[in-house]
Amino acid sequence: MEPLVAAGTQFMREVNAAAVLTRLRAEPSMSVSALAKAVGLSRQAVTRALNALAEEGLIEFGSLDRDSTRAGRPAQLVRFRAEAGHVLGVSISPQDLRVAVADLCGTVVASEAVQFGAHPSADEVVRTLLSTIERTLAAAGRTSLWFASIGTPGIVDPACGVIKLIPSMPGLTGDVLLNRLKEPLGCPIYLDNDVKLATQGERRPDAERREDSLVMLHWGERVGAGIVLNGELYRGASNDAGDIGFLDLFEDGGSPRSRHPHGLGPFEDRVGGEEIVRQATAAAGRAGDGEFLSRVEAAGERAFEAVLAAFADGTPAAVEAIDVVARRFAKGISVIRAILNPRLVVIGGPMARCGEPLLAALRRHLAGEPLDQPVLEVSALQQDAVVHGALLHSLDEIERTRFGLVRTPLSS
Amino acid sequence: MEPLVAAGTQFMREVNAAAVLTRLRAEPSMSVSALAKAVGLSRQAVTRALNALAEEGLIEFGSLDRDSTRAGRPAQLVRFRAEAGHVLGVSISPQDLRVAVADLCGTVVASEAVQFGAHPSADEVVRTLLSTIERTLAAAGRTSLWFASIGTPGIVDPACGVIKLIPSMPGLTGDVLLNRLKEPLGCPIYLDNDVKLATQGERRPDAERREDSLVMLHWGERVGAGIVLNGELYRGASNDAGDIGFLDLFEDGGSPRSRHPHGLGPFEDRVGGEEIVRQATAAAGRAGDGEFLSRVEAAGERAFEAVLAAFADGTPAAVEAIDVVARRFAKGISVIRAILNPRLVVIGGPMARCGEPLLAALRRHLAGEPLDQPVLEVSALQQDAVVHGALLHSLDEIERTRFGLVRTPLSS
DNA sequence: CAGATTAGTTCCGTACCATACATAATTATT
DNA sequence: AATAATTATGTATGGTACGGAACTAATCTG
Repeated sequence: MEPLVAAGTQFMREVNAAAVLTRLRAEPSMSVSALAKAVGLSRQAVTRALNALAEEGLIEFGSLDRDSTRAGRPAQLVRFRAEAGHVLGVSISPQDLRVAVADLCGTVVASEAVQFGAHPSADEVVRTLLSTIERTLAAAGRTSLWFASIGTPGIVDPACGVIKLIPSMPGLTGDVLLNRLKEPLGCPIYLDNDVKLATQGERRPDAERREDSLVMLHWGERVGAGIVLNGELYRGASNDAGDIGFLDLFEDGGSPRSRHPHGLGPFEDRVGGEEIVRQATAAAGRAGDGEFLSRVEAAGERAFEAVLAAFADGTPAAVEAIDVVARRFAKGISVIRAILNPRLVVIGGPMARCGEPLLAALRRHLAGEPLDQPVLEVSALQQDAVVHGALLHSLDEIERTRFGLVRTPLSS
Repeated sequence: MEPLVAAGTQFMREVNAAAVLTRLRAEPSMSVSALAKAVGLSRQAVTRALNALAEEGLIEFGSLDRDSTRAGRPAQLVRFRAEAGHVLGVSISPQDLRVAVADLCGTVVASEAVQFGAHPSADEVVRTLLSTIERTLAAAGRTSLWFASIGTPGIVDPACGVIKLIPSMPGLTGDVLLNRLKEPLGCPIYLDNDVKLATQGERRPDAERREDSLVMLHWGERVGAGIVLNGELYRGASNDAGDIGFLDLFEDGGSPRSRHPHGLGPFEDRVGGEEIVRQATAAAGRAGDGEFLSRVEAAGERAFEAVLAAFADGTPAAVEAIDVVARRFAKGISVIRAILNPRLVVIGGPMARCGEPLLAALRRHLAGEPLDQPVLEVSALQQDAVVHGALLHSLDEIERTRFGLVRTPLSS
C-alpha cells in the first residue's frame, strides 16, 4: 500500500505489461487473443505491451499455432523467454560447496557440487567458489546473470550482505564474500543464513503461498529453525528468530555438564549431534556392542555420521539413542506448535537422513499432546535444500523487482 | 502483487486519488500546490483528484490560508473530512461491555462501558449491546457507520464471523451475534478473539509498522497470546497460534493435580489466576496472615481479584505468590523469545494491573538468559485494550478497502 | 499603484485504452 | 472448387487522463 503515483500514462502501460507478463509466465505459450481474454485487456493493449516486452527481450513471437484443431486463422503464439536471464543459487558449508544456475522459469540448467578437504581456508573456499561458478555458468551457456543468492552457516545480515559470525569458517567473517564476488558476478548478490534460505525453498509454490506457514528445523550438531509465516520469511527483531538451540525445556537437570559447552544452547546440548553420540555409546556400552563402539571411536570427528549410518542399518544402540533425543525434540516441536501453530514442520540438516523412521518416532512422542499437531516431513531435497532455497529466493527477488507492479513507482 | 490491470485511464485517476488522499490524511490541511509537490503530480491532476474526492464527501475545500506570512495569493486549503464516516469498536466479556465510536482519523468521539451482573444470559448481552451501541452512536451525532469490529473471548472464526467456542458465554456460540447486529448496524461486521484484537492495538502506528513484531500475553485466569509479525496479526494454520496456555514447560511434576483441570492447559495451570490464589493462600498460611486469608475467602469467586488488590497494597503473601508465578511466566517469555525474537512483549489482561512491580519481577527472572530479551511492557490501555484494538482494526479495514490502491482492480 | 509572488485555471498536445470495422488465414459446407 | 463460417490480427476513431505552457486571480511590497 505504498503511496504509488500514476504520473503519466506510461505507468498504465507498465502495469499492463506486468500483468501480461505474469499471465504469460504461467503458460508455455499463448496467443495474443487468449492473453487478452485472460488478462481482461483489449487485444491492442496486449499487443502494445507485448511489443514493449519483446523490445526488452523478455518475450518472443513464435510460429503460428498449426496444431490447433479449431477453425479460423491460426493464432500467433507468444512465448516467455525464460532464457532471457539466469539466476544463481549457492550453498557454502565447511564440508562442501553447491552451485546451481536456473533460468527465469526456475528450471535448473546447470549445477555442480564440490567437496572440501578438512578445514578449508577462507581463501580456498572463495577461489573454489569462483572457479565452480565459472564452470557452472559456462555449462549453462552464454547467459546474463540477474541475481545470486548465497547461503552460509552462521549469523548473516542480509541487508548489507555481511557475515556477522561464522565459527566454522571464521575467515569468511565480514564482507569478504561480497567483495570478492561482486565484480566477477556483476549482479546483485544476496547473502543469508543457510537454514533461512532452505526454509524459503519449502514454501508452497502455488497461489496459497500467502497463507502458508511452516517451520524448518535444522537438526545436526547444532539446532536452528527457519520460520515462514504468512508466506514470507520471518527474521525477528534482532535477526535471530528461530534460535531454538537456546530453548531451555529440560530443567530437571539430567546431565551435570557445564551449562553451555562449545557455545551450544541448552536444547542443542540435549538433542544435537554430540548428545546423540554420547547416548549411542552409552547404549552400546550397556548392550555390550563393542563392534559398534569401536566403529564410532574410529570415525573420530565423524562419529555423528557413523551413528546416523548405524541408525540406517538398524543398529539397536543407534536406534535407542535417536529415540531418546527424538523424545526431547518432540517436546521442542510441541512448544513451537503451541506458539506458532504452523501448517508444516520440516526436518532438515544431517538428521533428515534418518527419514521416515525418525518421523515415526517423533509422531509417537507427540501422540499424547492435547493440541492437533502440524504435518511432519523430512526435507526431500536433503543436501540440495539450501541451493534450492537460494534459487527460489533469487527468482522471488527478480519477480519483485523486475516483473512486479512495483517497478518504477514515484514515492511521495 | 496481484495481477492488477489498468483498464482505461480512470484507473490512473483512482490510483492518484488514493495517493492524494493518503497524503492529505497525514496532515490537518494542505494547499493544492503543496499536495501536488508532496505527491509528485501536476497541479491539475491533483485538482481533478480532489474534485472527485470532494464529490464522494471525503474531502472539503476550506477557507484561504490567511495565517501564512508568505507573499502571493493565499492558498486554498483542503481538509480530509474525518467526519465523513465512523467506525465502531466493541469489547464483550462476561463482566462488561465496552463500545467506542471513532471518526476516520481514529479520534474517539463517543464511548460507553456497561457492567454486567453475574453470569448474564446471551439475550441480555445482545440487548444491552444493541442499546449501548445506539446510545453511543446517538452521542456521536448523526453519522454513517462504515465498519464495526467486535472482540469476544473464546475461539472465533473471523472469516465467517462465527464464534466457535465461548465457554464463559455459551449462548453466544455460532452466528447469533452477527445475525442480530447485521441489520441494526448496516455495515460490515468483523468478529474476532479479544486478545487478537487487543494485540493489533499495540502495533506501532508509524511507518515502521511493516517491520514490527510483538507478542501480547493475556494473563488472567487463562493465558493466551496474540502475535503480530511483520506488522500483521499471525493466526496460525488452524487459527490458534499463541495458544500458550498449552505450553508444557514444567515436567518436574511439582503438583500432583490432575493434568488438565477445567480444560486449562499445563502453562495456565501453573501461572493462571487459580494457581496464584493457591500460592497466595499457601504463603499466607505459612506466614500466619489470617486477615488476608479470610479476605480471600470472603471474595469467593473473586478471590483472584482480591489477591491482585493485595499485591497492589504490598501484602507479603500476595507479593510472594506473584513472584513464584512470575518466575514460571518468565520461562514462557524466554521460550517465546527463542522462537520469535519479538521486539516487544506486552502483558495484558487482569495481571496488567500489577504494573511495574510485576515487570520488575519478570525482568529479574529473565536476567540470566543467554539471549537478549525483548522490551517488556504492561498494556497501557488496560481494560480498554480490546476496544482500542477493535477500533484500529476497523480503521485498517477501511484503509485497505476504501482508501487503498486496491479498490477496483480487475483480476485475471 | 505598479511590480513581485504565489495560487489556481484553461488550453493543447501526447499517450493510453476501448470500440468498431476491415483484413487475413484457416475449416466446414455445398 | 467455390463459398460460407470462424477465428485471429491489423487499423481507424473517440474518450479520458496526464503534463506543460500560458493565463488569470489574489495578495504583499515598495
